[in-house]
Amino acid sequence: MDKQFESSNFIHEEIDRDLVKYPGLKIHTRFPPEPSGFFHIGHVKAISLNFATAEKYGGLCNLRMDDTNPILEKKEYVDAIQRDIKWLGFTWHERVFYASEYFDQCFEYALKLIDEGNAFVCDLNADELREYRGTLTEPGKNSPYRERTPEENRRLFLGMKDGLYEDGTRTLRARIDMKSGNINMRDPVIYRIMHKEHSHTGNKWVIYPMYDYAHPIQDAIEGITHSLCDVGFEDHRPLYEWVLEKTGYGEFPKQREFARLNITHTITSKRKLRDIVEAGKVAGWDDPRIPTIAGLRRRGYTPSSLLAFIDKVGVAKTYSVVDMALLEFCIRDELNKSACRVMAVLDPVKVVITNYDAGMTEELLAENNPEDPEAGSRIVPFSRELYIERDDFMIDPPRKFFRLSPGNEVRLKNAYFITCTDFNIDDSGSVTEIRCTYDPLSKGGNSPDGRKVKGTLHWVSAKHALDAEIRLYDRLTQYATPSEYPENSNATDLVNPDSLLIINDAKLEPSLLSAKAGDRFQFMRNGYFCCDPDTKGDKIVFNRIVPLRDTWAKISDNGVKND
RNA sequence: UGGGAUGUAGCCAAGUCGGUAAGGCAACGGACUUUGACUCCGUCAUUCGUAGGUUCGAGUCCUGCCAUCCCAGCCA
Repeated sequence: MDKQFESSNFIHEEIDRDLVKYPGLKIHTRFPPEPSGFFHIGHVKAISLNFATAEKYGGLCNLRMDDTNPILEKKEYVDAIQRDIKWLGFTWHERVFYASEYFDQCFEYALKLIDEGNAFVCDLNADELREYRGTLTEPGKNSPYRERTPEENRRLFLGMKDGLYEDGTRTLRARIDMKSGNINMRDPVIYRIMHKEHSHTGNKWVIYPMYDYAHPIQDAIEGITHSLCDVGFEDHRPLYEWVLEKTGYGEFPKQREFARLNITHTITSKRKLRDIVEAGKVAGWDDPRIPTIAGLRRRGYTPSSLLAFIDKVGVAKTYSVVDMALLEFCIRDELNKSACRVMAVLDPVKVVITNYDAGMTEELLAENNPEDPEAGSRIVPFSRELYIERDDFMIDPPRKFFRLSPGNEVRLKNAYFITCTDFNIDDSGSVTEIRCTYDPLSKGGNSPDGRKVKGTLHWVSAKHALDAEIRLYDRLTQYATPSEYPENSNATDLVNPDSLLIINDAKLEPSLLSAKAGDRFQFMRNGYFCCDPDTKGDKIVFNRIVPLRDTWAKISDNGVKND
């Protein structure tokens, strides 16, 4: 973690100034998720910013379950949240806070607001409240209950607390300014009546504080110095500061806002993701196509690659959509250094080495990772019948194709030079078998006479091959950004129908027999793959994390085939 | 005639007191290569939303304009 998030940003710069002004100030942040859903990549940015900022300044970050609304929060999410943060590598030192633990103080402060004429009990119902609030361009009107005396307000508020009134019949409102251009300041509701059991406080309360009122108080009580949230709360800052002022707090905590994370070709809206999952368009909250932390984890992304990504994106206030290519770069960059290379043929076609002994098997040495000598080497069996990638053979190749074709010689990685002498096709014209001869002197992949070949292919010995299911994932949505979404589309329409392609008959080299769920490899010339938890007994399943960069695909797509 | 925020390359994003546009991704050339991968080298903003102004000098200061995003939950 120490290397992560070294880069500075406008928030760190402000903290640096705060530190000059208040030497010895203990920087204290907080991460306040509402336990009402699963985390996605957007949360990683908030988690990273809050925890890494505290770490950078030698302070602490409080994990705080923001449970002020009992109808939304569920206990099961509390565990998922902790698991995800831990997986990312951050620690809250076993200090888990709950917003609900401050309900007593929130209540006391509400009494103080009432006594000082800064809050009143309002009998308007929801519809009336909306009417009185005004619109974006017209000011609101004062509630007819706005001038109640502190004594009456206190009596009524105590009555609310004691459960004397029905849900929705009364609220406690801050007494600020109905004419404010900022709608959040038009006497916002700070307490509502909800006869609902709370997952943490049980039946102790029937009134619950609103986020805007409770949050600054929680921050203040915990000694938070910097309360970082997304720009959606920028308009709420005056209210945050109003609450702190009226309850008697000073310059800290201070709320600062940063832009939320958006990525091309995927969806980071909590609501849209839920729609997609509930409609069964993906297999669940951990489907490797969706950018939930659980999904990314199952896809094969590492915590460090996610954090590296967040760091490269930076922190600013501008609305932005980051190119998915950057996320892919981060995982490739990491796995290039750490993943062992293995050979796997995804779309197999048989090759017969006609001058190779039918009963013979050779054990060839293969380097595990050219980027890491420490990774050592392994044995790969070679025999007369092999599989290669269907794409690696063409009957009538274009000029720049330097893989296998009739009469052409290529190298089999770690094995021999082979030359195609013949091939068979079926009625539909597709190749059923390729026949080659090999050069026995080229064992290991070099010819003693020094002749060169332009192509090197990966391969798997047919009789030693492992059968496997491979899941090829592609972008969740074909639309790069929300601005490209079709008019009136719902979330389920956005899912790319080709986002998952399942291959049932892939052939793997036998060393992969020992692969366990979560293990990551580079399937040479194909991409990075992660062993899926569905792998059980003799069923082997791999997920493609990301393909390798493919320059040839670009060249051939540009029409070289017609040369 | 509401309020708030933001505009620097295809995408992110640095740009301190005004001193002559960092870095990353992508893209494009080339070298290397037993992965068409990796690595390496090179190219990629006469211009900072726009129009004026101040100044020897403006992305940075001033004024006007334009564009985009957010806000009318008893959600967070």
